[in-house]
Amino acid sequence: MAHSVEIRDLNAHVGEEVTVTGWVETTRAHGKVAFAVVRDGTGVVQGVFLKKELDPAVWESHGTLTQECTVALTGAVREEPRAPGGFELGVTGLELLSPSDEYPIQPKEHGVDFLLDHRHLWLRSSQQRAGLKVRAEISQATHDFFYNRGFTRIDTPILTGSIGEHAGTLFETDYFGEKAYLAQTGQLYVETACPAFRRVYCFGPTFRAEKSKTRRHLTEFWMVEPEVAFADSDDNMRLQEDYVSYLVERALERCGEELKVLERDTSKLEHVKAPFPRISYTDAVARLQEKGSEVEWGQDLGAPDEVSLTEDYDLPLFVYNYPKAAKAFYMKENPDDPRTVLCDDLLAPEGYGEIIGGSQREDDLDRLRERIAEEKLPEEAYGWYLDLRRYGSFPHSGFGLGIERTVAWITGRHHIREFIPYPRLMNRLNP
RNA sequence: GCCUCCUUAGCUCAGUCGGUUAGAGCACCUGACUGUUAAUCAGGGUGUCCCAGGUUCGAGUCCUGGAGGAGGCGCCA
Repeated sequence: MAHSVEIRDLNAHVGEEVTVTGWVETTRAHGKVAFAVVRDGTGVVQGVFLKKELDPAVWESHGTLTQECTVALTGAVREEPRAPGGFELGVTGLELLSPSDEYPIQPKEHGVDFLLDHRHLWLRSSQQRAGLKVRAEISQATHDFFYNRGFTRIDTPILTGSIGEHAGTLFETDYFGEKAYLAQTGQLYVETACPAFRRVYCFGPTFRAEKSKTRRHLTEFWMVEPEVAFADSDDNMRLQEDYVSYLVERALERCGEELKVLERDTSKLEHVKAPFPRISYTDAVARLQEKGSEVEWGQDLGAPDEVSLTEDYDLPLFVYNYPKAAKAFYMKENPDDPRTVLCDDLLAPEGYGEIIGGSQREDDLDRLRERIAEEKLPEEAYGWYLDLRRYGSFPHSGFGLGIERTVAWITGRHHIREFIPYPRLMNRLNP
């Protein structure tokens, strides 16, 4: 019995007879020679069946292989430039471990609805594997970046009794007779950990009951939310550009194969390095008006406005200090222009839109209470959040980065639904 | 919530002016072929034309209502 190896390690076994276990992607037969491409989760390898060299039972068994059946394939490893992956097996033995009949997903175009209905199988497809691999790398890079900068990871609750930013977009559930909500942000909790650890971040799923039907929205998405004590809005933007630059660098360094599978033009990523350009909201409105937009000072920028602004740059663009009315209650008023708050959005290039929203937080108790009242939010739900301003308040800043949007931009793909294993959309809860 | 479009074979789609028996490719099965890369060639059958009404001699096609889906806007990350 040949020894079992993983496909990614085949280069260390050239000339040996080995066994690979995995799933058959495709087969091709040509009379006296036949092929089977097997995926084992670490790579793909082609097995070559030669009629004149094989036990007739093994030769016949090639005909029983179907798409996605499970096999143990034994053969001699050799280098072969024509083979996908660069190596192939000269097959000597084949064991069918489990059959697979009428696999629904074919190597051709399918509709989105069909693919999402079969998401549990779609995950096996090469571009989906590549996209989720990049997501996993970005996720790991996030932990590495913040760990290396002395941040402490704080896991914030998903079930909460208090409201996040906007009462209208919460998923409500029953909690032993009380109302509970799925967290739409970890920020308020992560802020409370600042006096304990100074630099903290959370990274987990967040939930928004927004009836949004766009390529940029999920009802369940993963967000990275750092928070730093004694950091102002300017420090905050510097952290953001360092972090995003690091994510791009890691993807280029470690996901070259995946980006190739996804047909990403990586030349558009190679120069993405800090510092990123910055424009104030007020200047952005003036520029948009010059370009013919009908936006007026005080309105939030729409998606077409954001795209229009980023067209002038090949780097992510900060737009900072938005009008107070367009932003959340916890953002700190700008002392130089009280109509605005100390905040920033980071807009990704190539039309991908907002990947970060950040701000310096309001650290003055009375002003924060005023803002809660103005927004008609229930103050009693924020008691513990207000305590943070009662017991040793301090300037602090933070931001939230949407992982799926960031991965969609880095991979250059159209829709963020491909970058979470099981996307939750307005009208999709299964599988 | 608003705007636009779509729904025909397992999948992706075509179907003319409303016309008599509903079309293709892929998938699947059979055969040929010693280097394929979504192989190629020959043969094989598959339909609740999304649902319910209506108009008509006749509806996949036109009308009304409903359901499901896609793209965009708003909102946001």
